[in-house]
Amino acid sequence: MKKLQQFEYGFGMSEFGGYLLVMTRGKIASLYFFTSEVSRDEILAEMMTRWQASFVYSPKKIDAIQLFEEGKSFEFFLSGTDFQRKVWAELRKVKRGEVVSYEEIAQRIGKPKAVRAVGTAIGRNEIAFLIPCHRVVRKSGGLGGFRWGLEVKKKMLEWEKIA
DNA sequence: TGTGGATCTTGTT
DNA sequence: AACAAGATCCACA
Repeated sequence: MKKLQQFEYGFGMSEFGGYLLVMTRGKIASLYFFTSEVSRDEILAEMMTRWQASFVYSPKKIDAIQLFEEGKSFEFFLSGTDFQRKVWAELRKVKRGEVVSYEEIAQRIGKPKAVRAVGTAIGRNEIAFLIPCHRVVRKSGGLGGFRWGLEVKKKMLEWEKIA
């Protein structure tokens, strides 16, 4: 009998819209955003299929965590392929106020031609904002895509004064 | 502005 | 093992 790891979750409100935060053993496992387009219950269901775990609703604990303050750092609970881990590690080097292209990330991990794959790997990032997937845009200047809706991506970038 | 090819990783069958 | 689907990019009409 294998015991399932316990995950705690709760909801919150931010500059960019409502969010779902998920933690396990003090580490952040997921941070999803919901909007008028995608409901709270939908992303909760999505999260629960993503992780093989047992879930406990812990609003107080989750509420107490200040996510967006400058200079905060958290530990992350990550699980993914080697390729994905490389992409996410590279993402974390992109600082607040900077933007890079998908191609740039591909080059930095030494796979200059895997641009498309980089895009999908970024999309699989579980921890929005803290692992700054919103700072990657199209080389052409277009916004590119965003798992939680382009509105949220736009708000994040504006908030960081990049426009 | 739109369409199609090149390219790579992943999940599914 | 084969295939389709991506948060891309480039060329060319």
